[in-house]
Amino acid sequence: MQNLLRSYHLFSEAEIESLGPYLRSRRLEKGDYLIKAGKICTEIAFVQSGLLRSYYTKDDGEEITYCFTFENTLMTAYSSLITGLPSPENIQALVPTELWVLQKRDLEALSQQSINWILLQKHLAEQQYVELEKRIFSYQKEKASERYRDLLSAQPHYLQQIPLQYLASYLGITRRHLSRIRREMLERVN
Amino acid sequence: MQNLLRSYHLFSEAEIESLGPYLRSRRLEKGDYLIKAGKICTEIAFVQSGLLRSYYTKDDGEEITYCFTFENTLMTAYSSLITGLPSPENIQALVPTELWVLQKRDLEALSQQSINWILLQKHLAEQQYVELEKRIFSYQKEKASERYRDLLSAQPHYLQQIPLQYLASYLGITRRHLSRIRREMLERVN
DNA sequence: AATTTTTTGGGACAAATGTCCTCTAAATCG
DNA sequence: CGATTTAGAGGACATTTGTCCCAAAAAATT
Repeated sequence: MQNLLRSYHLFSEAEIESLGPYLRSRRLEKGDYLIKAGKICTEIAFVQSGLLRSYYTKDDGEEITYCFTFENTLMTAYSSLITGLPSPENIQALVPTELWVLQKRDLEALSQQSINWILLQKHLAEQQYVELEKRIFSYQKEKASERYRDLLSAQPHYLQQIPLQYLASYLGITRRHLSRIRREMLERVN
Repeated sequence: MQNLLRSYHLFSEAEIESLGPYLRSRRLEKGDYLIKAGKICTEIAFVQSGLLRSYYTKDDGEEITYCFTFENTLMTAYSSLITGLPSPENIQALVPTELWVLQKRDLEALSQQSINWILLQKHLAEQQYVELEKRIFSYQKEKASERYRDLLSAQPHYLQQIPLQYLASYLGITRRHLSRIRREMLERVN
């Protein structure tokens, strides 16, 4: 996590050290939850190793994958963390996963000490926004097969670990349709 | 704009006053642009009255509406403002529109004077994120007719001013399909 | 290792959505 | 005001995507 913080060029080495006492190490086994829908999210996790999936549930009970989080990035039920409202998302480990967890209240305490922690939060929110804007664009202008193709080229090897049914709902389509898309891509190669 | 700032409960009255000298009033006639794609966005606009539309262009030349901005809210080519990269979006007035425009560099100067301007930016980024998350959810789990219905109930009267073709691409569908959806809604009423 | 559960691929058919085009109404412009 | 452009509805047909289903393969469990 410290390396991630360094990469933002916001913090002194002392500030980065000062974070240490607030980080709690946590291990999730496959299938364990970081947060369940309906709870209010009060923490931010850094994925040291492993893979997380966020999903929510439609009225009819169908699970829809909102996003994945790979190694060396941050994960939280962001809208709940921001608004203080119950999380619509469940966050679950797809494989055994090692985390460093920071409590929101501790981040707020750090923010009293140095403005840089506020700048970090501003930066992260902006980054997240830019990501989602790209995703909106892809829903508006691409068909499912193109979105899948983009995803494959953006996240080549991580995707191997993700069951196809999760990828399908992430793309906004059914398993059946993703299966068809994959078949068509194979045929094009031959 | 001052009323909008007050609503965040971040600023003293003096701070709100201090913004005044940096705001430039601007009027856009119908069809005029606030920013064109390819330019780097360096300003934030408050819509005093009127209506803006942001859109980008597909490779085949088709225009896709990204969002609308109504009265008493802020508008900017946000991803470009954040990243400093050329904007993918065009922002255009759909009707005669009165704006207050703040330069990014002036906001940065204000941010040197009071941390509250940074907190404002953090807050705005977070708000934007929450909006987009909702929109992603709707693309993933709703069909076009449901997205249209939601839009109608969220923005009842503003929508009257917006040509249907713009609504269609905002929803991620064609004009033809939106026409069908509207017809079906009428039939259900009768 | 055997059993059970989950995941995947795909057939058959249905529904949603797109493409192309035409006609009419409405808005814009000279 | 008349001429021209733009927006909207919708027919006919094509493509994309969904639903329901089943069987094989893979993974998890006992």
